[in-house]
Amino acid sequence: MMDAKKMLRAFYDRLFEFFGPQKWWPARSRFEIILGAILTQNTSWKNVEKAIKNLRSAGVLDYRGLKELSQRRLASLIKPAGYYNIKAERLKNFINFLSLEYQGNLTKMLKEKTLVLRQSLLKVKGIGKETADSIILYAAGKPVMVIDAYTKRIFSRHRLISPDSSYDHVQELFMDNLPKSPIFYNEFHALIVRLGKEYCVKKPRCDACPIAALKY
DNA sequence: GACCAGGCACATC
DNA sequence: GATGTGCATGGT
Repeated sequence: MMDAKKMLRAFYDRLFEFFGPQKWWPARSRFEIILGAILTQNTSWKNVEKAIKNLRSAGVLDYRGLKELSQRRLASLIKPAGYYNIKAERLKNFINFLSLEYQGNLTKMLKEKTLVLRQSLLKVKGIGKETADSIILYAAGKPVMVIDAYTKRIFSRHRLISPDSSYDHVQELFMDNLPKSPIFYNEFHALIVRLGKEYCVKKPRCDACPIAALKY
């Protein structure tokens, strides 16, 4: 096998060539990106869209709106996204964190140094590594690679990582071998999700997969 | 009706 | 540190 740098580069180039730029994250504001990151935990994006739409219709798609909203009412609005009781609690946990640490000022929060922000977010109950990294990359625009189920599935099927590799291990593979650019990580992760959704689901379509014939 | 989807916390070993 | 379980809706 080629070295990791060339392999990852070939992978990325092929995906970009095939799918083109993805223009991520699909949201209208940085605040909405964060809500989406929590709501999409182990959940299809289609269902998250319905939940976001409900929040928008209710006029609570901002810090103030969610802060005023009762957890009970919040849970009923996000029902389509599944796990609605737990997710309502997680959203409230984040709102409380933003309130206590940054007086509700999102811009202030996102200006933190990457590692400081990551450590802080990981202390919020309901925000794990992937959600924290999604917020840091897509809302704050800082260079962190997001590792999700698609990333692990695709790269383990190609025998480039072990199926039970840890989050940290896979993240290091990417970040130690690619330019530390938020624009690049943004596009790569979005392309991986696109490939995962369309070709590398649990019943894969390897015959038509754009990287099936890729040499690396 | 089974299976799956852009995780996470918690219990247990 | 690794492994197992609950959380829940909507689409295939």
